[in-house]
Amino acid sequence: MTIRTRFAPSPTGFMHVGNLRTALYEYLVAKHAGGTFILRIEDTDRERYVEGAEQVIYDTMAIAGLVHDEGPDIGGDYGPYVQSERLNMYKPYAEQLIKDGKAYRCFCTKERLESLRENAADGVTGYDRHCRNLSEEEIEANLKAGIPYVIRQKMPLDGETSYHDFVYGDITFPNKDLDDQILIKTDGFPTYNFANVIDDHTMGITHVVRGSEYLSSTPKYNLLYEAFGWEIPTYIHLPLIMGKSIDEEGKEVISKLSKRHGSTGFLDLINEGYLPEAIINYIALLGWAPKDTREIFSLEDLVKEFDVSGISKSPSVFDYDKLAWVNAEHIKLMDEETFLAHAKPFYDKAGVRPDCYAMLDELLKPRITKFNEISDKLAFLESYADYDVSLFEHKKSKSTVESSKEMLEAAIPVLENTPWEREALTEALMTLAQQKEVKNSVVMWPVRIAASGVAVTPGGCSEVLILLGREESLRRLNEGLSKLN
RNA sequence: GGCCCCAUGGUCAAGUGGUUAAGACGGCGCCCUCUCACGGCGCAAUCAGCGGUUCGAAUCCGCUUGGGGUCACCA
Repeated sequence: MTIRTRFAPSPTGFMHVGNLRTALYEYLVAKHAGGTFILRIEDTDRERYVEGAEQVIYDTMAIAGLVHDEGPDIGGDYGPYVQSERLNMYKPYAEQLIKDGKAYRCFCTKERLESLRENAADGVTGYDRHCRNLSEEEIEANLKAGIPYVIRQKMPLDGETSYHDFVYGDITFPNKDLDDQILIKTDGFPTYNFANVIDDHTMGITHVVRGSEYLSSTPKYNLLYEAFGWEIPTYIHLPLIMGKSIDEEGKEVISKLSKRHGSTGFLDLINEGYLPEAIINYIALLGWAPKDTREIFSLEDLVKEFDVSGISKSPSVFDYDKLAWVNAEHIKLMDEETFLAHAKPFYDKAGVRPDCYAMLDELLKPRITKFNEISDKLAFLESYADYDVSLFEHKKSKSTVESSKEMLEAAIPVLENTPWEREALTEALMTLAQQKEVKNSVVMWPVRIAASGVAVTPGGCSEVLILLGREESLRRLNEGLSKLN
Protein backbone atom coordinates (compact mmCIF):
# COMPACT_ATOMS: atom_id res chain seq x y z
CA MET A 1 0.00 0.00 0.00
CA THR A 2 1.28 3.40 -0.88
CA ILE A 3 1.14 5.88 1.93
CA ARG A 4 -0.75 9.05 1.10
CA THR A 5 -0.65 12.06 3.40
CA ARG A 6 -2.02 15.52 2.91
CA PHE A 7 -1.39 19.01 4.12
CA ALA A 8 -4.67 20.89 4.29
CA PRO A 9 -4.14 24.52 5.23
CA SER A 10 -6.71 27.26 5.15
CA PRO A 11 -5.81 30.28 3.12
CA THR A 12 -5.44 32.83 5.90
CA GLY A 13 -2.46 34.63 4.41
CA PHE A 14 -0.14 33.55 7.17
CA MET A 15 1.82 30.33 7.57
CA HIS A 16 2.56 29.68 11.18
CA VAL A 17 5.62 27.56 11.99
CA GLY A 18 3.30 25.19 13.82
CA ASN A 19 1.42 24.57 10.60
CA LEU A 20 4.64 24.26 8.70
CA ARG A 21 5.90 21.67 11.17
CA THR A 22 2.73 19.69 10.59
CA ALA A 23 3.28 19.96 6.85
CA LEU A 24 6.86 18.84 7.29
CA TYR A 25 5.92 15.72 9.25
CA GLU A 26 3.19 14.91 6.74
CA TYR A 27 5.78 15.21 4.01
CA LEU A 28 8.29 13.09 5.93
CA VAL A 29 5.81 10.36 6.83
CA ALA A 30 4.95 10.00 3.15
CA LYS A 31 8.40 10.43 1.65
CA HIS A 32 10.18 8.20 4.13
CA ALA A 33 8.00 5.38 2.86
CA GLY A 34 8.16 6.46 -0.75
CA GLY A 35 4.59 7.68 -0.52
CA THR A 36 2.60 10.56 -1.91
CA PHE A 37 2.23 14.00 -0.36
CA ILE A 38 -0.84 16.00 -1.27
CA LEU A 39 -1.71 19.66 -0.88
CA ARG A 40 -5.35 20.52 -0.38
CA ILE A 41 -6.69 23.99 0.25
CA GLU A 42 -9.51 24.16 2.78
CA ASP A 43 -11.44 27.28 1.99
CA THR A 44 -14.98 26.44 2.99
CA ASP A 45 -15.22 29.56 5.11
CA ARG A 46 -16.14 32.25 2.61
CA GLU A 47 -16.13 34.94 5.24
CA ARG A 48 -12.49 34.49 6.08
CA TYR A 49 -11.24 34.51 2.53
CA VAL A 50 -8.05 36.52 2.14
CA GLU A 51 -6.83 37.77 -1.21
CA GLY A 52 -3.57 36.19 -2.31
CA ALA A 53 -3.51 33.81 0.62
CA GLU A 54 -3.18 30.74 -1.56
CA GLN A 55 -0.03 32.16 -3.05
CA VAL A 56 1.46 32.46 0.43
CA ILE A 57 0.89 28.75 0.82
CA TYR A 58 2.53 27.89 -2.49
CA ASP A 59 5.45 30.20 -1.78
CA THR A 60 6.00 28.80 1.66
CA MET A 61 5.93 25.21 0.47
CA ALA A 62 8.31 25.99 -2.35
CA ILE A 63 10.80 27.89 -0.19
CA ALA A 64 10.65 25.20 2.47
CA GLY A 65 11.27 22.55 -0.17
CA LEU A 66 8.15 20.59 0.68
CA VAL A 67 7.23 19.59 -2.83
CA HIS A 68 3.78 18.10 -3.15
CA ASP A 69 2.86 15.41 -5.63
CA GLU A 70 -0.74 16.46 -6.09
CA GLY A 71 -2.40 19.80 -5.51
CA PRO A 72 -4.46 22.64 -6.91
CA ASP A 73 -1.55 24.07 -8.87
CA ILE A 74 -0.30 20.81 -10.38
CA GLY A 75 -3.38 18.63 -10.48
CA GLY A 76 -3.59 14.90 -9.82
CA ASP A 77 -6.01 12.02 -10.06
CA TYR A 78 -8.07 12.99 -7.05
CA GLY A 79 -8.93 16.60 -7.83
CA PRO A 80 -10.11 19.16 -7.50
CA TYR A 81 -7.81 20.00 -4.61
CA VAL A 82 -9.55 23.14 -3.46
CA GLN A 83 -12.59 22.58 -1.31
CA SER A 84 -14.58 25.44 -2.77
CA GLU A 85 -14.42 23.59 -6.09
CA ARG A 86 -15.71 20.42 -4.50
CA LEU A 87 -18.68 22.05 -2.80
CA ASN A 88 -21.38 20.09 -4.60
CA MET A 89 -20.01 16.73 -3.66
CA TYR A 90 -20.48 16.94 0.11
CA LYS A 91 -24.21 17.36 0.52
CA PRO A 92 -25.17 14.07 -1.15
CA TYR A 93 -23.07 12.26 1.43
CA ALA A 94 -24.88 14.06 4.22
CA GLU A 95 -28.23 13.27 2.67
CA GLN A 96 -27.27 9.65 2.44
CA LEU A 97 -26.64 9.75 6.16
CA ILE A 98 -30.11 11.20 6.76
CA LYS A 99 -31.61 8.39 4.71
CA ASP A 100 -29.70 5.88 6.79
CA GLY A 101 -30.94 7.46 10.00
CA LYS A 102 -27.45 8.58 11.01
CA ALA A 103 -28.00 12.29 10.54
CA TYR A 104 -30.92 14.68 10.69
CA ARG A 105 -32.04 18.14 9.66
CA CYS A 106 -31.95 20.74 12.40
CA PHE A 107 -34.10 23.82 12.02
CA CYS A 108 -32.97 25.57 15.18
CA THR A 109 -32.06 29.20 14.81
CA LYS A 110 -28.70 30.59 15.77
CA GLU A 111 -30.49 32.65 18.39
CA ARG A 112 -31.91 29.56 19.99
CA LEU A 113 -28.51 27.89 20.09
CA GLU A 114 -27.00 30.97 21.56
CA SER A 115 -29.51 31.21 24.38
CA LEU A 116 -28.99 27.53 24.94
CA ARG A 117 -25.35 28.20 25.59
CA GLU A 118 -26.03 31.21 27.75
CA ASN A 119 -28.50 29.42 29.95
CA ALA A 120 -26.48 26.27 30.09
CA ALA A 121 -25.87 24.94 33.54
CA ASP A 122 -22.28 25.07 34.64
CA GLY A 123 -20.12 22.97 32.42
CA VAL A 124 -22.93 21.74 30.20
CA THR A 125 -22.40 22.80 26.63
CA GLY A 126 -23.47 21.56 23.29
CA TYR A 127 -26.66 21.14 21.39
CA ASP A 128 -29.73 19.78 23.20
CA ARG A 129 -30.69 17.58 20.22
CA HIS A 130 -34.01 19.38 19.95
CA CYS A 131 -34.53 18.48 16.29
CA ARG A 132 -33.19 14.95 16.51
CA ASN A 133 -36.63 13.43 16.92
CA LEU A 134 -38.89 15.68 14.86
CA SER A 135 -41.78 13.84 13.23
CA GLU A 136 -41.94 13.38 9.48
CA GLU A 137 -44.81 15.87 9.40
CA GLU A 138 -42.88 18.53 11.26
CA ILE A 139 -39.91 18.13 8.97
CA GLU A 140 -42.09 18.29 5.88
CA ALA A 141 -43.81 21.40 7.16
CA ASN A 142 -40.54 23.11 7.96
CA LEU A 143 -39.12 22.23 4.60
CA LYS A 144 -42.22 23.49 2.84
CA ALA A 145 -42.11 26.71 4.82
CA GLY A 146 -38.56 27.19 3.60
CA ILE A 147 -37.06 27.26 7.06
CA PRO A 148 -33.27 27.07 6.74
CA TYR A 149 -31.64 24.03 8.27
CA VAL A 150 -28.33 22.43 8.98
CA ILE A 151 -27.59 18.74 8.87
CA ARG A 152 -26.36 17.21 12.10
CA GLN A 153 -24.75 13.90 12.81
CA LYS A 154 -26.56 11.59 15.22
CA MET A 155 -24.13 10.62 17.95
CA PRO A 156 -24.67 7.48 19.96
CA LEU A 157 -26.16 8.39 23.34
CA ASP A 158 -24.28 5.87 25.41
CA GLY A 159 -21.30 3.62 25.25
CA GLU A 160 -17.88 4.85 24.25
CA THR A 161 -15.72 5.34 21.21
CA SER A 162 -12.06 4.34 21.13
CA TYR A 163 -9.39 4.76 18.58
CA HIS A 164 -5.71 4.18 18.22
CA ASP A 165 -3.24 6.92 17.61
CA PHE A 166 0.28 6.14 16.49
CA VAL A 167 1.90 8.45 18.97
CA TYR A 168 -0.66 8.73 21.78
CA GLY A 169 -1.81 5.15 21.85
CA ASP A 170 -5.39 4.13 22.64
CA ILE A 171 -7.79 6.91 23.47
CA THR A 172 -11.36 6.47 24.66
CA PHE A 173 -14.21 8.95 24.88
CA PRO A 174 -17.64 8.54 26.45
CA ASN A 175 -20.19 8.93 23.65
CA LYS A 176 -22.50 11.05 25.76
CA ASP A 177 -19.94 13.85 25.61
CA LEU A 178 -20.02 13.91 21.82
CA ASP A 179 -22.06 16.71 20.34
CA ASP A 180 -24.41 16.16 17.40
CA GLN A 181 -22.02 18.06 15.20
CA ILE A 182 -23.07 20.02 12.16
CA LEU A 183 -22.12 18.47 8.84
CA ILE A 184 -23.74 20.88 6.40
CA LYS A 185 -24.26 24.56 7.23
CA THR A 186 -27.36 26.60 6.43
CA ASP A 187 -25.67 27.87 3.30
CA GLY A 188 -25.32 24.32 2.06
CA PHE A 189 -21.55 24.29 2.55
CA PRO A 190 -19.91 21.57 4.58
CA THR A 191 -18.25 22.27 7.88
CA TYR A 192 -14.52 21.71 8.05
CA ASN A 193 -14.97 18.52 10.02
CA PHE A 194 -17.28 16.98 7.48
CA ALA A 195 -15.43 18.08 4.37
CA ASN A 196 -12.25 16.84 5.93
CA VAL A 197 -13.51 13.31 6.32
CA ILE A 198 -15.09 13.19 2.88
CA ASP A 199 -11.97 14.61 1.25
CA ASP A 200 -9.55 12.39 3.11
CA HIS A 201 -11.50 9.35 2.12
CA THR A 202 -12.16 10.27 -1.49
CA MET A 203 -8.54 11.29 -1.92
CA GLY A 204 -7.34 8.01 -0.54
CA ILE A 205 -5.48 9.49 2.42
CA THR A 206 -3.99 6.64 4.44
CA HIS A 207 -2.25 8.56 7.22
CA VAL A 208 -3.82 11.57 8.85
CA VAL A 209 -1.08 13.66 10.44
CA ARG A 210 -2.22 16.72 12.39
CA GLY A 211 -1.82 18.67 15.61
CA SER A 212 -2.95 17.19 18.90
CA GLU A 213 -5.72 19.76 19.15
CA TYR A 214 -7.68 17.30 17.01
CA LEU A 215 -7.35 14.50 19.51
CA SER A 216 -10.74 15.23 21.00
CA SER A 217 -12.64 15.57 17.75
CA THR A 218 -11.26 12.38 16.27
CA PRO A 219 -14.03 10.16 17.73
CA LYS A 220 -16.55 12.17 15.74
CA TYR A 221 -14.53 11.65 12.60
CA ASN A 222 -14.40 7.94 13.26
CA LEU A 223 -18.14 7.73 13.79
CA LEU A 224 -18.48 9.30 10.37
CA TYR A 225 -16.11 6.79 8.78
CA GLU A 226 -18.09 4.04 10.43
CA ALA A 227 -21.42 5.47 9.32
CA PHE A 228 -20.19 5.34 5.74
CA GLY A 229 -18.54 1.98 6.21
CA TRP A 230 -15.17 3.45 5.26
CA GLU A 231 -11.80 2.36 6.49
CA ILE A 232 -10.42 4.56 9.25
CA PRO A 233 -7.03 6.06 8.41
CA THR A 234 -3.94 5.77 10.57
CA TYR A 235 -3.79 8.68 12.96
CA ILE A 236 -0.59 10.46 13.86
CA HIS A 237 -1.26 13.35 16.19
CA LEU A 238 1.56 15.77 16.88
CA PRO A 239 2.45 17.59 20.11
CA LEU A 240 1.90 21.33 19.97
CA ILE A 241 4.60 23.97 19.66
CA MET A 242 4.56 26.46 22.51
CA GLY A 243 5.98 29.89 23.07
CA LYS A 244 7.25 31.76 26.09
CA SER A 245 5.90 35.15 26.96
CA ILE A 246 5.56 37.50 29.90
CA ASP A 247 2.10 38.15 31.32
CA GLU A 248 0.73 41.35 32.86
CA GLU A 249 2.17 40.48 36.22
CA GLY A 250 5.60 40.03 34.78
CA LYS A 251 5.48 36.28 35.13
CA GLU A 252 6.75 33.98 32.42
CA VAL A 253 4.02 31.91 30.86
CA ILE A 254 4.12 29.17 28.31
CA SER A 255 1.28 28.85 25.88
CA LYS A 256 0.48 27.74 22.36
CA LEU A 257 2.78 29.56 19.97
CA SER A 258 1.14 32.63 18.50
CA LYS A 259 1.97 36.01 17.07
CA ARG A 260 2.58 37.59 20.45
CA HIS A 261 5.61 35.36 20.80
CA GLY A 262 7.40 37.34 18.11
CA SER A 263 8.01 36.14 14.61
CA THR A 264 6.26 32.87 14.27
CA GLY A 265 5.32 33.04 10.63
CA PHE A 266 7.62 31.10 8.34
CA LEU A 267 8.02 34.06 6.03
CA ASP A 268 8.70 36.35 9.01
CA LEU A 269 11.54 34.11 10.04
CA ILE A 270 12.91 34.13 6.51
CA ASN A 271 12.80 37.91 6.48
CA GLU A 272 14.72 37.97 9.72
CA GLY A 273 17.50 36.10 8.04
CA TYR A 274 16.93 32.49 8.96
CA LEU A 275 17.60 29.98 6.21
CA PRO A 276 14.67 27.83 5.07
CA GLU A 277 16.72 24.67 5.53
CA ALA A 278 17.65 25.74 9.06
CA ILE A 279 14.05 26.43 9.99
CA ILE A 280 13.03 23.07 8.61
CA ASN A 281 15.87 21.39 10.46
CA TYR A 282 14.98 23.07 13.71
CA ILE A 283 11.24 22.47 13.65
CA ALA A 284 11.84 18.85 12.71
CA LEU A 285 13.56 18.56 16.07
CA LEU A 286 10.64 20.12 17.92
CA GLY A 287 8.67 17.04 18.84
CA TRP A 288 10.85 14.47 17.19
CA ALA A 289 14.26 13.00 17.92
CA PRO A 290 16.42 10.80 15.70
CA LYS A 291 17.79 7.48 16.90
CA ASP A 292 21.30 8.89 17.28
CA THR A 293 22.50 12.26 18.55
CA ARG A 294 22.74 14.04 15.20
CA GLU A 295 21.16 17.45 15.08
CA ILE A 296 22.00 18.92 11.73
CA PHE A 297 19.90 17.56 8.89
CA SER A 298 19.07 18.51 5.37
CA LEU A 299 15.56 17.80 4.18
CA GLU A 300 16.91 14.76 2.32
CA ASP A 301 18.55 13.51 5.52
CA LEU A 302 15.27 13.92 7.34
CA VAL A 303 13.40 11.94 4.73
CA LYS A 304 15.88 9.16 5.27
CA GLU A 305 16.02 9.29 9.07
CA PHE A 306 12.48 10.21 10.00
CA ASP A 307 10.61 7.62 11.97
CA VAL A 308 7.22 8.01 13.59
CA SER A 309 8.45 6.24 16.70
CA GLY A 310 10.66 9.23 17.43
CA ILE A 311 7.72 11.61 17.82
CA SER A 312 7.16 12.73 21.39
CA LYS A 313 3.89 13.36 23.18
CA SER A 314 4.62 16.44 25.19
CA PRO A 315 4.49 19.97 23.83
CA SER A 316 7.74 21.76 23.11
CA VAL A 317 8.82 25.36 23.45
CA PHE A 318 10.11 27.22 20.41
CA ASP A 319 13.61 28.44 21.19
CA TYR A 320 15.08 31.20 19.03
CA ASP A 321 18.56 30.61 20.49
CA LYS A 322 18.66 27.08 19.24
CA LEU A 323 17.22 28.08 15.89
CA ALA A 324 20.06 30.60 15.57
CA TRP A 325 22.58 27.89 16.37
CA VAL A 326 21.09 25.55 13.78
CA ASN A 327 21.19 28.40 11.30
CA ALA A 328 24.87 29.01 12.05
CA GLU A 329 25.62 25.33 11.58
CA HIS A 330 23.99 25.35 8.17
CA ILE A 331 26.03 28.39 7.21
CA LYS A 332 29.24 26.64 8.22
CA LEU A 333 28.31 23.72 6.00
CA MET A 334 27.88 25.90 2.91
CA ASP A 335 30.36 25.70 0.06
CA GLU A 336 32.05 28.91 -1.02
CA GLU A 337 29.76 29.51 -3.92
CA THR A 338 26.56 29.17 -1.92
CA PHE A 339 27.95 31.27 0.88
CA LEU A 340 28.87 34.03 -1.53
CA ALA A 341 25.47 33.98 -3.16
CA HIS A 342 23.92 34.74 0.22
CA ALA A 343 26.58 37.20 1.32
CA LYS A 344 26.98 39.17 -1.91
CA PRO A 345 24.11 41.61 -1.32
CA PHE A 346 25.60 42.55 2.03
CA TYR A 347 29.09 42.83 0.56
CA ASP A 348 27.80 45.18 -2.09
CA LYS A 349 26.21 47.37 0.53
CA ALA A 350 29.40 47.44 2.54
CA GLY A 351 31.54 48.21 -0.48
CA VAL A 352 33.66 45.06 -0.44
CA ARG A 353 36.10 44.49 -3.30
CA PRO A 354 35.61 41.21 -5.19
CA ASP A 355 39.18 40.15 -4.51
CA CYS A 356 38.28 39.95 -0.82
CA TYR A 357 35.39 37.51 -1.28
CA ALA A 358 37.39 34.36 -0.63
CA MET A 359 38.98 35.80 2.48
CA LEU A 360 35.66 36.97 3.82
CA ASP A 361 34.18 33.54 3.31
CA GLU A 362 36.78 32.18 5.67
CA LEU A 363 36.47 35.10 8.09
CA LEU A 364 32.72 35.42 8.26
CA LYS A 365 31.57 31.83 8.05
CA PRO A 366 32.40 30.99 11.67
CA ARG A 367 31.33 34.41 12.88
CA ILE A 368 27.77 34.87 11.72
CA THR A 369 24.59 33.13 12.73
CA LYS A 370 22.58 34.97 10.07
CA PHE A 371 23.70 36.64 6.87
CA ASN A 372 22.16 39.97 7.76
CA GLU A 373 24.74 40.27 10.52
CA ILE A 374 27.35 40.91 7.86
CA SER A 375 26.33 44.54 7.57
CA ASP A 376 27.17 45.22 11.18
CA LYS A 377 30.38 43.24 11.05
CA LEU A 378 31.64 45.18 8.06
CA ALA A 379 30.25 48.56 9.03
CA PHE A 380 33.75 49.79 9.89
CA LEU A 381 34.69 49.72 6.21
CA GLU A 382 32.39 52.58 5.34
CA SER A 383 31.83 54.45 8.53
CA TYR A 384 35.02 55.40 10.21
CA ALA A 385 33.66 57.00 13.31
CA ASP A 386 35.50 59.33 15.60
CA TYR A 387 36.49 56.77 18.19
CA ASP A 388 37.83 57.42 21.64
CA VAL A 389 41.55 56.94 22.32
CA SER A 390 40.64 54.72 25.24
CA LEU A 391 40.02 52.05 22.61
CA PHE A 392 43.79 51.67 22.40
CA GLU A 393 43.82 50.43 25.97
CA HIS A 394 43.51 46.67 26.11
CA LYS A 395 44.73 44.81 29.13
CA LYS A 396 44.78 41.33 27.68
CA SER A 397 46.75 42.49 24.66
CA LYS A 398 49.03 44.52 26.87
CA SER A 399 48.23 47.58 24.85
CA THR A 400 48.14 51.07 26.33
CA VAL A 401 47.78 54.54 24.88
CA GLU A 402 51.52 55.03 25.27
CA SER A 403 52.53 51.76 23.70
CA SER A 404 50.03 52.32 20.92
CA LYS A 405 51.65 55.60 20.01
CA GLU A 406 55.06 53.99 19.89
CA MET A 407 53.91 50.96 17.90
CA LEU A 408 51.91 52.96 15.43
CA GLU A 409 54.84 55.27 14.82
CA ALA A 410 57.02 52.28 14.11
CA ALA A 411 54.44 50.32 12.17
CA ILE A 412 53.43 52.92 9.62
CA PRO A 413 56.80 53.14 7.86
CA VAL A 414 57.13 49.36 7.95
CA LEU A 415 53.74 48.91 6.35
CA GLU A 416 54.46 51.54 3.76
CA ASN A 417 57.25 49.33 2.54
CA THR A 418 55.37 46.05 2.69
CA PRO A 419 53.49 44.50 -0.22
CA TRP A 420 49.77 44.72 0.54
CA GLU A 421 49.22 41.04 0.98
CA ARG A 422 47.78 39.23 3.94
CA GLU A 423 50.79 37.04 4.74
CA ALA A 424 53.31 39.76 4.13
CA LEU A 425 51.53 42.23 6.36
CA THR A 426 51.21 39.75 9.19
CA GLU A 427 54.85 38.81 8.84
CA ALA A 428 55.99 42.41 8.83
CA LEU A 429 54.07 43.30 11.97
CA MET A 430 55.24 40.19 13.77
CA THR A 431 58.81 40.98 12.88
CA LEU A 432 58.31 44.45 14.24
CA ALA A 433 57.01 42.99 17.48
CA GLN A 434 60.11 40.84 17.71
CA GLN A 435 62.36 43.80 17.20
CA LYS A 436 60.52 45.74 19.86
CA GLU A 437 60.58 42.67 22.08
CA VAL A 438 56.87 42.80 22.78
CA LYS A 439 53.97 40.42 22.29
CA ASN A 440 52.46 40.39 18.83
CA SER A 441 49.28 41.84 20.23
CA VAL A 442 51.06 44.96 21.44
CA VAL A 443 51.57 46.03 17.85
CA MET A 444 48.59 44.26 16.28
CA TRP A 445 46.06 45.80 18.62
CA PRO A 446 46.75 49.49 17.97
CA VAL A 447 47.08 48.94 14.23
CA ARG A 448 43.75 47.17 14.07
CA ILE A 449 42.07 49.78 16.24
CA ALA A 450 43.43 52.67 14.24
CA ALA A 451 42.48 50.98 10.99
CA SER A 452 38.96 50.00 11.98
CA GLY A 453 38.00 52.43 14.70
CA VAL A 454 36.18 49.65 16.53
CA ALA A 455 37.15 47.18 19.21
CA VAL A 456 35.79 44.10 17.52
CA THR A 457 36.40 43.15 13.92
CA PRO A 458 35.93 39.94 11.99
CA GLY A 459 39.47 38.77 11.47
CA GLY A 460 42.72 40.17 12.71
CA CYS A 461 44.63 43.30 11.94
CA SER A 462 46.18 42.16 8.67
CA GLU A 463 42.77 41.11 7.35
CA VAL A 464 41.36 44.49 8.24
CA LEU A 465 44.22 46.16 6.37
CA ILE A 466 43.52 44.04 3.31
CA LEU A 467 39.81 44.81 3.37
CA LEU A 468 40.52 48.51 3.62
CA GLY A 469 43.22 48.60 0.99
CA ARG A 470 46.62 50.22 1.24
CA GLU A 471 45.66 53.82 0.74
CA GLU A 472 42.73 53.95 3.13
CA SER A 473 44.59 51.90 5.71
CA LEU A 474 47.59 54.23 5.80
CA ARG A 475 45.33 57.26 5.90
CA ARG A 476 43.50 55.87 8.94
CA LEU A 477 46.70 54.77 10.61
CA ASN A 478 48.16 58.25 10.37
CA GLU A 479 44.94 59.75 11.59
CA GLY A 480 45.02 57.36 14.53
CA LEU A 481 48.55 58.31 15.32
CA SER A 482 47.70 61.99 15.30
CA LYS A 483 44.97 61.28 17.85
CA LEU A 484 47.64 59.96 20.17
CA ASN A 485 49.87 62.96 19.95
C1' G B 1 -16.37 23.59 34.61
C1' G B 2 -16.94 18.52 31.61
C1' C B 3 -13.97 15.52 28.59
C1' C B 4 -9.13 14.23 26.50
C1' C B 5 -3.85 14.45 26.55
C1' C B 6 0.89 15.38 28.74
C1' A B 7 4.91 15.55 32.81
C1' U B 8 13.46 13.90 32.66
C1' G B 9 18.07 20.33 33.90
C1' G B 10 16.05 27.27 31.93
C1' U B 11 14.96 25.04 26.64
C1' C B 12 15.09 20.68 22.97
C1' A B 13 15.67 15.76 24.47
C1' A B 14 17.84 10.06 24.87
C1' G B 15 16.02 6.52 28.10
C1' U B 16 11.15 1.48 27.66
C1' G B 17 12.82 -2.52 35.47
C1' G B 18 19.31 -2.86 37.23
C1' U B 19 23.04 3.42 33.52
C1' U B 20 28.11 7.32 37.42
C1' A B 21 20.37 9.46 34.14
C1' A B 22 23.28 10.36 27.08
C1' G B 23 23.65 14.44 23.80
C1' A B 24 22.43 19.55 22.14
C1' C B 25 21.10 24.97 22.91
C1' G B 26 21.82 28.63 26.51
C1' G B 27 24.97 30.01 31.05
C1' C B 28 29.76 29.91 33.51
C1' G B 29 35.17 28.78 33.62
C1' C B 30 39.79 27.37 31.25
C1' C B 31 42.78 26.55 26.73
C1' C B 32 43.83 28.15 21.66
C1' U B 33 44.45 33.19 19.84
C1' C B 34 46.74 39.95 16.84
C1' U B 35 40.26 41.63 18.95
C1' C B 36 35.75 38.81 18.26
C1' A B 37 34.25 34.26 16.66
C1' C B 38 35.30 29.06 15.44
C1' G B 39 37.44 24.88 17.81
C1' G B 40 38.99 21.97 22.30
C1' C B 41 38.36 20.86 27.54
C1' G B 42 35.58 21.35 31.92
C1' C B 43 31.59 23.06 35.57
C1' A B 44 26.63 24.09 37.36
C1' A B 45 21.68 22.30 36.35
C1' U B 46 16.70 17.28 35.57
C1' C B 47 13.53 12.25 36.68
C1' A B 48 6.83 17.40 39.92
C1' G B 49 4.97 15.12 44.82
C1' C B 50 2.99 11.00 47.53
C1' G B 51 1.68 6.10 47.78
C1' G B 52 1.96 1.21 45.85
C1' U B 53 4.01 -3.37 42.61
C1' U B 54 9.08 -5.42 42.68
C1' C B 55 15.07 -8.06 45.27
C1' G B 56 15.39 -3.46 42.41
C1' A B 57 11.89 1.93 39.64
C1' A B 58 12.88 7.99 35.57
C1' U B 59 10.84 3.45 33.45
C1' C B 60 4.71 -0.40 35.65
C1' C B 61 -0.10 1.05 38.62
C1' G B 62 -3.02 4.69 41.56
C1' C B 63 -3.79 9.42 43.63
C1' U B 64 -2.36 14.56 43.99
C1' U B 65 -0.32 18.72 41.74
C1' G B 66 1.04 21.34 37.48
C1' G B 67 0.68 22.27 32.22
C1' G B 68 -1.82 21.90 27.56
C1' G B 69 -5.91 20.91 24.24
C1' U B 70 -11.08 20.86 23.25
C1' C B 71 -16.15 21.91 24.03
C1' A B 72 -18.75 27.26 17.01
C1' C B 73 -23.43 27.15 11.16
C1' C B 74 -13.93 28.69 12.42
C1' A B 75 -10.62 25.83 10.24
